[in-house]
Amino acid sequence: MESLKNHINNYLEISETTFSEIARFFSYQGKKKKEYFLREGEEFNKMFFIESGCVNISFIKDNGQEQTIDFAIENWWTSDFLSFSKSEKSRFSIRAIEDTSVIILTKDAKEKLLVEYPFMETYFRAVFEKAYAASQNRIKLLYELSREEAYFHFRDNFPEFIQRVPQYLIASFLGFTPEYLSEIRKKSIS
Amino acid sequence: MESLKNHINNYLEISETTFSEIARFFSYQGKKKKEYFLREGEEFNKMFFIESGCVNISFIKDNGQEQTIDFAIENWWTSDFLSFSKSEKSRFSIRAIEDTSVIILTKDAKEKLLVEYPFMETYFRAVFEKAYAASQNRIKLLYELSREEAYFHFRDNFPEFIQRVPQYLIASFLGFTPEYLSEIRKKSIS
DNA sequence: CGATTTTTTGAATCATATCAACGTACGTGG
DNA sequence: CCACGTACGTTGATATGATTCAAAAAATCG
Repeated sequence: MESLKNHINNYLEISETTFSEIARFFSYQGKKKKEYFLREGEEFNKMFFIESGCVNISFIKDNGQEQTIDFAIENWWTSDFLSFSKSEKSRFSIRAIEDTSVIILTKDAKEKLLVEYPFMETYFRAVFEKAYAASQNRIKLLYELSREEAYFHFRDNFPEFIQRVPQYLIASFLGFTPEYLSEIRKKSIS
Repeated sequence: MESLKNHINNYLEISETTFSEIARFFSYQGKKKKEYFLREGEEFNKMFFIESGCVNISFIKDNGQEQTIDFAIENWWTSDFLSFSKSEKSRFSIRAIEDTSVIILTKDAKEKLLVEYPFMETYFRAVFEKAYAASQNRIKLLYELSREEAYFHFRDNFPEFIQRVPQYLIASFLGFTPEYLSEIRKKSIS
């Protein structure tokens, strides 16, 4: 839980003792590369804090293809937050791209945690505020950039993903086909 | 401030007395239709709670066109949250689509409010959590729907906007040209 | 009512998708 | 540790959804 404690410490001071008290609200799960943490349509009601590894969040489109909407790596919280808040079945799958271990906070545990340790409201307020700001920025980029520009932006701003994530998932995340990504790369290499 | 008090009451119990204590952290601003609350590039560091009316959030693209990325109406918080969190110049403009009045919370006031009245962390945690969930859902829709489907989805799910917002802004928000929206409408009416 | 803003039309063009086929690489069992 | 099979990446031809531009028509505002 070291990584989570450090993450909380970015936003507020938390002592060893206090952290060990709240540790009981969390649990662990690990998956090998390509295994699913969650499949679309399942009951879920959890948030994941990625301790190590990398996952993609995706859904199946009408045409049967898997659409990746997000990646999450170390020190990011991820979930299907709409179904989390409404306690509905998940609309997304979450799948390990590498061997991955996560810290789980269930909806119940979260609610109890926040009642018993109100200072954790500050932490989650900050986490969600930051996530929302990032999401608003991402929406801006979706409008601003052509698909080709989006690839260059992604490559330049998140180089580690280019290493860690297969091309067809990057293409999906960027909203185009693997074939088109191939074409962009061909042009830009030569 | 009645509308804000009611909004807070959706998430936690707040007494008249307590609310009147925190009211000093907020201020008001009103604008007529088509006036700007904020122009891209200005210092901002505020969050707006829309009390009445409707605004659009937009930026100028490379080609010089105004790109609307969001609307906000009564009882929604809005801002450029990335520049808000980093205290940078705004990357967006905010403009009244109708005569609009907003409740302002500056970054300074927000920080003081949260220190002095920690229960407000719960309110903002809930606000940002909900906003992030909605944003994640919107990103899903951006991937899931064709532009034509996006229009029908918007029309069916937010009918009041079709009334209140001119077509060229809806087209911009949905990510296509007014001409194309016109074409979709022609097809679907006949 | 005239002036301006918004919406519609149609033709030409462009960015990206689709499909099918081929090349490459990588992991898994023998 | 090699070989094979499956998964991934590339190529080229064709198709399509959406844009651009210019102009006309309709709606709104002072």
